[in-house]
This record gives sequence, structure tokens and C-alpha cells, in this order.
Amino acid sequence: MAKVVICTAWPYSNSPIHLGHVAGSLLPPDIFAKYHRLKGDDVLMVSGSDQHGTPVTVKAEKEGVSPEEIAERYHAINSEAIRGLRIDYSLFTKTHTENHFEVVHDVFLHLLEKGHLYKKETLQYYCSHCMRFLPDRYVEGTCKNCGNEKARGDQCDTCGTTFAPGELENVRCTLCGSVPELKETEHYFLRLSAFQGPLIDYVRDKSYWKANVQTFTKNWLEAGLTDRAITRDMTWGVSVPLPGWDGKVIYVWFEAVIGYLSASVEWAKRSGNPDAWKDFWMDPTVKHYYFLGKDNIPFHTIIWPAILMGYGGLNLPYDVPANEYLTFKGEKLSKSRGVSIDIPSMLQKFDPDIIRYYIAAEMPENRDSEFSWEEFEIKTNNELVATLGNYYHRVLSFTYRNYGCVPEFKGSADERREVIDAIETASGQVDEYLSTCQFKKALKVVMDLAQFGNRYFDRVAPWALVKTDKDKCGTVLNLNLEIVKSLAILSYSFMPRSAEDAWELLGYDETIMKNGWQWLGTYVKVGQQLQEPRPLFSKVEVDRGDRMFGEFEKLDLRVGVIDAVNDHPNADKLLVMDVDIGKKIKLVAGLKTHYPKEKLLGKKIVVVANLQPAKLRGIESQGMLLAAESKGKVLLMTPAADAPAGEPVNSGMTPSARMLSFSDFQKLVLLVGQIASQDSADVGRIVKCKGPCGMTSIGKKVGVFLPSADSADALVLCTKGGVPIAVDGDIENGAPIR
RNA sequence: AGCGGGGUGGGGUAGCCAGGAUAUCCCGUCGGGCUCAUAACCCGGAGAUCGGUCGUUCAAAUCGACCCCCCGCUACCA
Repeated sequence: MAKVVICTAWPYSNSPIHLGHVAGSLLPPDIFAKYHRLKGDDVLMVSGSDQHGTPVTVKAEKEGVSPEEIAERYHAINSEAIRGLRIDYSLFTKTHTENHFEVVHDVFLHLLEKGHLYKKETLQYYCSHCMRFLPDRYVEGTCKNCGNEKARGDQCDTCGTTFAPGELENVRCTLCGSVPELKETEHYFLRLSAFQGPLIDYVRDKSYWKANVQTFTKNWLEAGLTDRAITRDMTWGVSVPLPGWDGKVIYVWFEAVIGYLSASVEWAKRSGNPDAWKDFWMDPTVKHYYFLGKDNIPFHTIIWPAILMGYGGLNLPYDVPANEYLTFKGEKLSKSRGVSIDIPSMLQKFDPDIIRYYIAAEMPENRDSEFSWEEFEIKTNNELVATLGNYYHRVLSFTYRNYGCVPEFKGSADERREVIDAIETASGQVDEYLSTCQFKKALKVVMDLAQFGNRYFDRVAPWALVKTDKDKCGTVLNLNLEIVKSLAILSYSFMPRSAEDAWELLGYDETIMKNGWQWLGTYVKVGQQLQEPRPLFSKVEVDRGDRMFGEFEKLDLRVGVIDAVNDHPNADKLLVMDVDIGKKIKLVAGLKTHYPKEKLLGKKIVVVANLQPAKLRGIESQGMLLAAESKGKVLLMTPAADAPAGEPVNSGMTPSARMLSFSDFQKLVLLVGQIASQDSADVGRIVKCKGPCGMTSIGKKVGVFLPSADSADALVLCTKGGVPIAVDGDIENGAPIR
């Protein structure tokens, strides 16, 4: 029996966890942990909510509540969601605890004593308007390297350059927009540069790490390590355990990783043996695994090992199987970007095993993988329900009905060997794949065994044998039950709920976990009473009907009237217009070469009212007008002449009030469609149409929305009153609108 | 245009790092079987010059060079 420590990245407690967390840092470690527990290993799996840090304070400021309230709220929500997913931590705690403070203080003082920390005066941005020092993400400016104007205080997300204070140009405070000044402040630094050599030695024998993890780490080490500040001018966080350091806290990146250790200590205290954690952290033979998303790699392969080395006597990470991203509609799932499918609401609709199955089957182990509701439905219904679920059910229900218990095996050794061989081969592979964190492959093997079961069941046809040769029938059912039993054990790590249910239906008094993997080596007991079977999985249906045009609601379109038109002082093709959309806004548009100014004045147009303002050549555009474009031709989309300014163009739906980024807008498919009949339109091909396309509209060219580029359905753009939005002239069907 | 990620039968994917014999799996499609099972299961067929060209090699989806195209972020696209 080996000891294993499994650590998983700590989710920020400023929002509910989403599918990206499950795919990246929740499900893989749980599968791994369940596997080790089945094998009889002693697993310590810890994590918790990362409650400090700027994201929490940002959210708190937005809502006007204390950071603590936010931190606690989402800790509760996320703990519940994690339980709901059947993810079994030894302890899922949080960072805002007395225990965590103690452990962090201990580590801090140890490092200080050993000379790994030092004090230094630095320059920090201070906003005199907001009366505070600004964290890096509150500072925006121009990157001197690539010219990106939205670089953050500490680094440029575009080109990856990192900045020392003062290196960023054109700085401004993102809270109030004023120009912050640099002010002296004193901070502690971690002497990371001193660990360069030891870290290179540490990484040397890690050839078993995933390629992406090795590359990333190597690049960091080759670039050379620089010392990093580990304190901040803030009040929400872990205090600095020294006199005179009020108003400063320990920086979250330094403090959060120590959570792995503090959570282990807390777990030990709660278990009644306060020293129990030492068996896991001080015995060098115990392997430590860290599961996280790729954005977290350097913290776990460089910084955390450095802290551990500095502290001394504690185990370093053995493996860091970082995953890539799960994407949705091609974008990274991320709460900060609003692309998110959160777990609490998913759990209300779906069985956790179904979510776990899908994520495990599509896990972004080596490259980003795409989540889609369609695939979710297909994989669930055709693989999980139809292959595994159906096999469980046909074997159990047939046997139950005809025998009521496990029938006796009266066949030859050869007959048995065929089935046992298949099981042994499968379990050998699952064992190998799971022990090396190759979860997708392991799951595939399990599903292949289920398919083997289906084939076998078909071939031996017990429904025929039961009428002619009951002994023989019992024999083959006995073997099928053997497969069912094995499937329950092998699938347990992935789908614990259904595995336990199947186990119960097989009539076992003891749990799977009782003997774990060793159950594979014992035959099902002849005569064991079966429970009345029920299907173990249900099909899912994703409601496409209502959702179909859901994306359209992202757009807040309004009728606008052009009040004034002027040349852009600083651009050849741009015009600056004042537009009335119920309120006055300024638009910058590239219409100069397509429309004469006088023709635009007073014209009615359609405006995207909730687009994030953007500066175009120095002048801010507070929206965007819709126009069809094809082969260099640009034609405005125009509402009916009597539509008042500000009238919503909502096609009978409820638009969202939130701002839309330009890239999100670009993902929406708006095309020119010619109304072909009462319920269809020609966009280069015929699509089914929803919206007002009565007889009088046939032949007209209007704007339509498509849920996706290849969709067979479309929604006609129209005002609240039901009048379609027409193209200002003739243009080919299917021309894009932007 | 800069940076990053990709192009594999109708759609979605595996394989690529460590090159080899009929290129995987799911859906769809065509035909058949079975009727125990959640219209599920099983068998068989059709359908791919693995984006293109050149090269390395006995052997290339896999390695190298160049090109084309797509997506994300960025930008005088709004």
C-alpha cells in the first residue's frame, strides 16, 4: 500500500466553477484518486477555495459587499458543486482560515530566517484619486515591446513581455481612468534567482512529464529567474507576520500554493492525528501529483518547488499533468470573459456521471478540445446510455427475470477463458493508463469492454438458450455477469454513481471500495440474489428549440437616426456621426467611400447599442451600425420609415443588457436573406425562417440571424412592431452583415 | 500585418512528439441480422490521394522546407 498526495489547483471563490475547471483540475485528479483508492493506496487529496486575491475584491466592490462575503458565498456554492460531481477530496477547505494563516506565516518566517526573502523599496503605481496603491490588473498602458495598448501593469498578455514598474507607457488607472503616479513602497521579495541551479537539477529527471509542461518549464528556466515580490499593498489577504507591516498582505500567488500544505495540515488536525500530514509530506517515497490547467504550470513547476526547497524537508512535485483548455464555440471557457457553463446549474439538469463521462471522453489532455451541447447529447445517448447502460441493463434484467440470482457456471475452462481473457486484458490496460494519467485511453478501454459484452451477449443469445438449455444459458449469463461486475469496477473511477448502482443490482452486500481492484480476481458468487434491475442511465435531451436563437439575445439592436455627419480628422475612410438611438451617441464608421455625407444625414439605420466602445483612430465609437457588405459594396440596413429612434430591433426576443465585445459580435452570423416564402428565405441556400415574412414581404431582401453559419434555420431581424429590416439597395443573397 | 492553435471519408474526432503492413472511434448513410434490452444491440457495405508541393527514408498522416486555407488574440475592419 503506497501513499499518494494529489493536489488540485484552487478555484477562485469569486464565481461558480464551470466546465473548464472540471476538465482541467477537478475531474482528472478525482479519477486518479479513485483509482488509487481502489488499488488500496492511501490517498491524500486536498484543495480548497482561493479566497484572497484581486478577483474577489473586484467582485466585492462591484456588489458593494465585503470580500469575505463573496469569498464565503462562492466557497459554499463550489463546495456543494464539487460534492454534487462526486469528487471526493480528503479535504476541500479554503484559504481564509486561521490554520492557513499559521502555515503561511510559518513558511514565510522560515524562508526569511534562511535568507530566501529580502526587503526592498520599490516603485508602485498609486492612484491619488482612488487613494490606493494599484494592483497590476488595475493598471493599463501601452506595451513598449509590441505596442498593445491594453497591457497590464505587470505584463503584456499579447506578447508576454513583463514589466518593471515604470516601464509601461501611457499608464492609467482602470478604476477611475486617471493617471497614477509611482510611489515608493517596501516589499518582501522571494530570492527566486537563487533557485535557478537547484531547479534545473530538479527538472532534469522529469522526462516523464507531459511535453507541454516540460517545454513551458524549460523556457522559463532558460529565460532566467527573477526575484518576485511576495507582498502587496492591500488589506484583503494573509497578513505579514512582522511588526509594522499593517496594510500589506502576502501576495496571493505565494500564499495560495502554500494551501496544499496548509490543507494537509488541517486534514491531519481534523483526523485526530495532527502529525498525520508528515507521513505524506516528509517521506521521500511518497509521490505528489498536481493537477491544473496550462496557465498554472510555472507556479507548480518553478515557484512552488522553489518555496518547498527553501523551506526544506518537504516533498517536491513528482508529476504535474497539466491539461489544455476546454473550449466552447472555439473560445476558452472563462468566467472573466463570460463564456461559461457553470456546474451548479448543470447539476440541476444532469446526472453527475453523465457530465463526468462526457468530460472524461473529451478531456483536453494534449490539445484544446471543444465542448458542444450537440456532442454532449450524442456522446451520452449513443455511447454511455446505448453501449454501457444498455449492456448493464440487458444482462441484469434478463438474468433477474429468469434466474433471480447468479446462475451456476457449468461450462468448460475454454469457455470461461475467452471472457476472463477479455476482462484481464482490459483491466491490465485500464490499470496501466490510469496509473500514468492517460484518462481518455483508459475510458476507451472500459467502453470497448462494454462493447465486447454486447457482442458476446448477442453471440451466445441467452434468450434462445433459455428455452432449450437452461444450464448452458445459466453458464453464459454467469460469464456476462462477470463482465458486468468488471465494468462496474473499471468504470468506478470515472462514473462512481452508476458503478455503485450496478454493484448493488448485482446483489453485493459489501461496497466496491471494500475490496476494490481485488474484486476483479474473484468470481461472482453463484446463488447471490440479484436486485430488481432498473436502467442506470437516462438519455439526455438538450433543448435546442428555445436555445436555437439564444445567441441573438446577446445583441441589443436599436433603430437610430443620424443627426450629424463629419469627417474623421485623422482617417481617410472614417466618418464620425451623431446618432439618436433614444439617447445620443457618437459612431465612427468606415462609410466615407460608400455613402455621401448628405445622403446619410437624417437616415434611419440599425445600431448595435451594447457593443463595447472602442477608439478608432483616436475617436471613441459608442456603437456600430449594421451594413451588408459584398465585393466591396456596402449597403446600410434600414428599418421602416416610421420606426422611431430607439425602437428595439429584437425580433420579439429579450436582448441582454450586458456589453458585447467586438470579437463576440463577430461570432454572430448575420446575413442578407431574400424572403422566399412565408417561412423560408434564400441566403445563398434556402433556410427555414422564423419571423414576420408574410406574403407582402416575399422577394424582399432583409437581414437574418443564423445560430451558426451552416444552420438550416434563420431568424428575420425586425423591430419590436414586427417590421423587417431591409437592405438599402440590391445585394447578393447571403452577403454578410456587419 | 504580428503572436498563438489548427487543416484526417458528409459532420465531429483518434493517431503525429519516439516514421512501418487493411488510418481509429462517434454520428449520418446503404444493406442485413436479432428481438433479451432505454427504437437499443450485432454484422456487413459505400465513402479519405490524411490542405498542397518538394525533400529525407527501404518506408511519411507521422520528420524537414516552402506555400495555401481556417480559427483565436492584436491592429485605421465598426
